[in-house]
Amino acid sequence: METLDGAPGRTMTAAELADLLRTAIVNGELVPNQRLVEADLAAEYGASRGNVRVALSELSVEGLVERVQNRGARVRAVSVDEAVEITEVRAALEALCARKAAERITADQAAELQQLAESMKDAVERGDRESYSEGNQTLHARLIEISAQQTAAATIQRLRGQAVRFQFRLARQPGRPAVSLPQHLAIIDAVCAHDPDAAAEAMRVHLESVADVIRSSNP
Amino acid sequence: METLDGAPGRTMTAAELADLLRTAIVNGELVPNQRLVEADLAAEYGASRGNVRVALSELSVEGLVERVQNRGARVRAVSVDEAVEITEVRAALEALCARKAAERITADQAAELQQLAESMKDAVERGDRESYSEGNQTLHARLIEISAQQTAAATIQRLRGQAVRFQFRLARQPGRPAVSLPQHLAIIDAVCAHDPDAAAEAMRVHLESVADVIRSSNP
DNA sequence: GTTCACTAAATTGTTGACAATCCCCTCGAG
DNA sequence: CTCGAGGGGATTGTCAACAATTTAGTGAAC
Repeated sequence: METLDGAPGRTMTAAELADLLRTAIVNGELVPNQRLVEADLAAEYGASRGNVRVALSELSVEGLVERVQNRGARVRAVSVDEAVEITEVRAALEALCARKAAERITADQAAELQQLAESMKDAVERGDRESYSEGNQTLHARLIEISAQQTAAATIQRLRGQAVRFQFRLARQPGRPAVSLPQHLAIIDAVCAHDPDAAAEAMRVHLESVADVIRSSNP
Repeated sequence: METLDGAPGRTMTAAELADLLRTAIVNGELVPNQRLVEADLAAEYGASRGNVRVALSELSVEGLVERVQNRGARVRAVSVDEAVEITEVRAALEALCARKAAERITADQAAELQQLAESMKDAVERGDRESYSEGNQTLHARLIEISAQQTAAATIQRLRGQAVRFQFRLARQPGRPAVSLPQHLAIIDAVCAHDPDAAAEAMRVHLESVADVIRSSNP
């Protein structure tokens, strides 16, 4: 392997390396159970082995890689059961964010969300999967942003990184938008109506249904 | 400083060192904002500086220490706002666990919880703070255990480590048991009655009230 | 008296070499 | 043919020395 140094010239710091490996794992460039040999990574990314070591340790804490004593690191493969658990935790956390968002949302932000609702409705009517999926993502992201909950946001992001593989397969499932669109609209309605309890419950129900789909995707 | 090696003879591995530092921070032996000089730690614990480095990186990901480029690591000081956020996330997660516990609890486990309820009532009547606080902790721990949610459990534990300092000061607050005891009893009742929604809501209300106390503890 | 440049100490970041461990493969005995 | 012992190669774990950076303190110029 050649040293395909992303940052030109300079040697790579441990944090940068961790970022690169993280995105590589999340994007699926590094597949589950793939071995991560320290020397190889050091050569490939042009970093010292010590830094590779630190980066792998950090990713191990984040749950993206698995390390075993004297046997090296590999990309962690999350089971269906784990993916369900992760989605349920996300349900609880995003419900919290929806609750806070309902408390804090401004008129401008509400108008923006309602516009997004229209856009998602259109996408479903047109059968535009791509656009709908995009709207889905911005909705979740926007609600987390409005909630202004740093701790919850960080935790959600970490968990999402572990389960992207499952989210991914789910988005393209036929008939899924018909189920999830009403849920999304209910969330938007509750948040815009400044109804924290309803917003939290709607979000929780939505993500629990996602968890159900994942649960039944592998018996 | 002398090398007060906890594990005798053998040199300390990075994971062991991380564990030691974690408990030291959580127990308050290392106070917030205290500098963590790599060489000093290496000498004190009898580990190599490389391992100290890895351990600090891991603890940094866990949110217990703060690292800045070229300026070293220090014990992270969590603000009141952060402690409130952390408690709110815990509220969401423990509510999830309470919900799952209500779904899964067996008759034996229910009997055990009800016995714990009696014990906590007695403790409050006797004015036995210590015993009540202990019951409180075992209640939360037991519910998490019964819920069998690995992901949620791990996340809760990580967050608890960051906020122990606040939990701690709160336990000894006068008049607190009078407020929290009914909440605890409500949780136990709902879980034992196999009522997931009520259990989740009771737990959420309980920890939100804890968050309120923390919020008002520093204006 | 204040400000700026400069030096020196302390500390982190980085590297390469060395030791320990594990896995796989071969080989021989039963 | 199966099983266990042993060796070789690959990989991780450990260490100590070196380079780079930051911080604090000193002194001279204005």
